[in-house]
Amino acid sequence: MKSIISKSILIVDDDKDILEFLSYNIRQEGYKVFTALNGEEGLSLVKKIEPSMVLLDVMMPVMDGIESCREIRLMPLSEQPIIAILSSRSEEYSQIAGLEAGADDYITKPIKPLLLLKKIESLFRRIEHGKSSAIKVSKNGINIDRERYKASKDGMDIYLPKKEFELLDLLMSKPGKVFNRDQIMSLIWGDDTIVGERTVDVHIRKLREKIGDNCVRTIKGVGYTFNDL
Amino acid sequence: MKSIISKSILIVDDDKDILEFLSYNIRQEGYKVFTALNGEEGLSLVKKIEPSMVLLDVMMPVMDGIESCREIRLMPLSEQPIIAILSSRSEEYSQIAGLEAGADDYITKPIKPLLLLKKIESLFRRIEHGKSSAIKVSKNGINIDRERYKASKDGMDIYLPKKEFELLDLLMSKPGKVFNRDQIMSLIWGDDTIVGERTVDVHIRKLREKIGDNCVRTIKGVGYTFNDL
DNA sequence: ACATTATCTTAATGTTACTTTAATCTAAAA
DNA sequence: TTTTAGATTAAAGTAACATTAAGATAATGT
Repeated sequence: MKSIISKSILIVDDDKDILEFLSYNIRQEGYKVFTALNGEEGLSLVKKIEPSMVLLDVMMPVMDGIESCREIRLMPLSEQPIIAILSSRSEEYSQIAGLEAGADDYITKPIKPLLLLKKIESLFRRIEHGKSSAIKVSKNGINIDRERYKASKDGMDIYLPKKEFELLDLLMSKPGKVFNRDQIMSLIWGDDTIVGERTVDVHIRKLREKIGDNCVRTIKGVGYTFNDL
Repeated sequence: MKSIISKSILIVDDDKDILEFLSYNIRQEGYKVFTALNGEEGLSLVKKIEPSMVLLDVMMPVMDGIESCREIRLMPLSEQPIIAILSSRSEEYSQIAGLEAGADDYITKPIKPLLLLKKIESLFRRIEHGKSSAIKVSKNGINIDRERYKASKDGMDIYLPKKEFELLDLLMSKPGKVFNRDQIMSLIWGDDTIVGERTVDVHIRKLREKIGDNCVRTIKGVGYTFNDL
């Protein structure tokens, strides 16, 4: 399963302690590790070594992580690296900003080594297969964050209740695909719980109320679909 | 209705009891059953036997169900199997993740034999019916997308009501073939619903209005056909 | 443990879009 | 010409969804 050629990871953070801590742990796993102390230094290293993955701290002097991420995405590399943003819980906003700047995922500080390594691994898998992350961005300005049960529209956070969130998540899992009532019921309520016919409608309505009417389209006699415009 | 050649189903689960329980029940129904104890073993079996359906448990050592599903979808098989994910209620999220990874459905544990068999059957029907790929292309610049209940003419999207869509879908299923009224009625309205003589005509007209007159040709005294030019 | 709030579900009613009917018109074949 | 099969149209019928409010349930805070 593991590739023979060890993948290279570039870590960019202005805190030397964190840098060393991360380097040590990641190197242990057999990855080739490079480090940089700020965004600019990071950029030139990316150009030089073309790493498979870049871990970018948000708060940095000279050039912050978001900006660096954006720059990297504009580089004419043979292959774009996987980018993960490092940020503390208090900087939640930066995560979405990061994603919009082209990051693949984010990692919250304080960083637990085991969790980090699992995340790195899963990121390599996920991205290699061109598949989704915990955070998803649609073309309607709507993103969802499964870890937080939260959606956001045009940068504004919307905290959705469980059922509404699951509904949105489901519809967004295949934008354009029409899900019929049975499928929705079966996927969100389960096969054994029996709820009335109108329950789905009501939840759709609540969703539309919050994320806007034009996001979910009704196909009469068939079901609902997420408008991918 | 049932095919002579029994369809093969591969079950992948790390719990031997569940494996046996499922095998027994499914085998009873006349399906050919294969089993694997983890994702990797499952993958190699898929490659070898090319089953019609794969039931994948989410929680498994070595390689979980979602990951396995993703891998299967990347395989260059002569025909992709139907994939259903098995998960317990507590792992709700994996269901949607599964869909994104390319699964067709999921089944919740604890598994009730009758429900399972009904689901397997309906899956075979659903997928087989909608098979020959969800997207079809004709030579008239018209394509239909069953997953989205949408047709398009020369790149322009046309959203058709249910009956009209089904009618178009039917005619396009064998371009050039002439369907007579009885066939159309029986295939789209069903044998039990009785509707008047002119109903089909009206729907044909609405269709022509939307996709253009030259697409559906009338064969007087016989029926209608899709013009394959 | 209680009160409070939020979320979920139901049910009754309103609305709309789709479906069907039926009456009339047109064109091709006998 | 007469007959037959289909085209056309508008209006009536119906099924499916939207909306609302209110009651049930679950989650949360005090």
